[in-house]
Amino acid sequence: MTTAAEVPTVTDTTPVRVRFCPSPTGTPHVGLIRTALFNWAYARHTEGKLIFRIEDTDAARDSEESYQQLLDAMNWLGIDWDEGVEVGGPHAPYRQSQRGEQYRDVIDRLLEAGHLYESFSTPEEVEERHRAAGRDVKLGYDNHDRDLTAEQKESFRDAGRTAVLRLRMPDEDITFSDLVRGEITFRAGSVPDFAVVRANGAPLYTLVNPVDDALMGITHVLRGEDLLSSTPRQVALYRALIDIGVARYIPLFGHLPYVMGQGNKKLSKRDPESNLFLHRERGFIREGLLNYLSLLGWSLSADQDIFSVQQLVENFDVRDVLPNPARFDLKKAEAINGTHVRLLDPAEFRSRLLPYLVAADVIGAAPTEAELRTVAEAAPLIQERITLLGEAPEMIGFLFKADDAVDIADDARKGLPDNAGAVLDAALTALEGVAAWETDVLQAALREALVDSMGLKPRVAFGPVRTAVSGRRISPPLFESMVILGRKSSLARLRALRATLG
RNA sequence: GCCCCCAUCGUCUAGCGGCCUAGGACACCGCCCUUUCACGGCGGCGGCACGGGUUCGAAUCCCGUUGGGGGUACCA
Repeated sequence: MTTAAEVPTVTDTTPVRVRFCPSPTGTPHVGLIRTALFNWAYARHTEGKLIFRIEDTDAARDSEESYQQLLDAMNWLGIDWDEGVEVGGPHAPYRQSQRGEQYRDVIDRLLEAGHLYESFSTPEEVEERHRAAGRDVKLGYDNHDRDLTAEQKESFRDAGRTAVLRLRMPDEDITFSDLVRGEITFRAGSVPDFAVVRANGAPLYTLVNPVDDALMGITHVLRGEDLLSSTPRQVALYRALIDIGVARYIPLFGHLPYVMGQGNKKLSKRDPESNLFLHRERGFIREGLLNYLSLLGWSLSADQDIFSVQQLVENFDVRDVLPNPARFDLKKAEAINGTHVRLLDPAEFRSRLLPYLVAADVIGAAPTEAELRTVAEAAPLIQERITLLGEAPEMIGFLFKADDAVDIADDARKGLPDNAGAVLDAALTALEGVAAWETDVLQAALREALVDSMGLKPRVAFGPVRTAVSGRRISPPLFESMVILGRKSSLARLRALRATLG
């Protein structure tokens, strides 16, 4: 058996090979994506390789739909990989459900070398033995079958019983240096021999994860903190793999902190905030979400929260990741997203808006020339006003409606001042006589008629006009909106609202 | 129970023994700008969990306590 002292490991000069290896169960979780992001950033920062592997060893829970969603998520965010599913590579296949042969071979060799042994004990029997000995039943497996004789095994088999395969844990402390937490030691005897192959012969995660990491030459295992306690088992397995020549070295481990939800709980898959696609549907842009996710456990500098993916790659080192859990703060995520929205090139912003306008039926799936022109005119008006792209339809939807289809929101109607009728009459009179339908001219005319002549505060003066034109209490800048709508539509809308008032 | 991890403003963080009467961001509260809402600007509120050490000196190092979290599967 290879002992701790002689185990080869990864050095600073070993070319980096990291991996992202999700199980395709459910919808992508932001915590999972943060893990993918950090692995990717580290690979790109070190000019190493990112391997994308799928751990679908649980047929009962895995789904093809989930796999497709994973691909969708990675593509949307621009997290690309060098080897793995879809793109292939020297260690294909990259879906564990297709790697049975590789595992069979490793299992045979491990068994032959004595690292694995057959265990016939059922969970009930283990528990019963603990109870009989006055020990806590939650102690787990008791290594009872370690030294079964050939005769004993034979009699179990004759009785029709099947065995799982367990790894013989070394009787010594297991220490490793975690990239984010420093040195961690698990006391000898605190980790029982664990199952690596089911009784039906199907290998478990406990085996295939380290085996694939070894086979694929992974140098840095960056994963969630929830897997920290399984690390001593993996280190032990790795030593066995080195012993039989399957692994060349033990990778470095880095356990990333949890992404928390409300209270002191890990952000659950049931929690809508954990759903990556829900954020996308609401209008997060990749730049904003990636920036925010990076901030969960890492920071660029003392006084700069806003940065690009490129800056992340240039500066990211997993050793700088904080070990303590971070709460997913939607408000801050949105604020950061808003900043990135404003940073978008105007033409880019405009095109990113289209899918949201289509989804909300503001424009057609195949937008007309006129619709696109209006979007182009309206986009600059809202780019600094929204934090999520999904806010756009509500904000500029009125520009795409027929004049007789403008709905007046309840709060807008309630907010109309008592003299709204008089205000609209005056506005109509002023606007009908306007020479040019331009922002400055409209503003001057309305200000003269309503503010100067009637002595109204700008707020009450323009409010009714705003409501008539947009149907909303809050809207993009009024005069600019009226210019986009044009003289005919604007006046028609003013008359329409006027007609509904006494 | 046992094993392991974590601990700076409400939240995310800077801090890696003296630059800290602890800096930034989000949130919140004022004020300014202003055609609404935003954006932007200015200001305010607010934190080193506790107790021992080590040291001339501790948010920073060590130990303990407390409080959180995870694991203890023929799930991953």
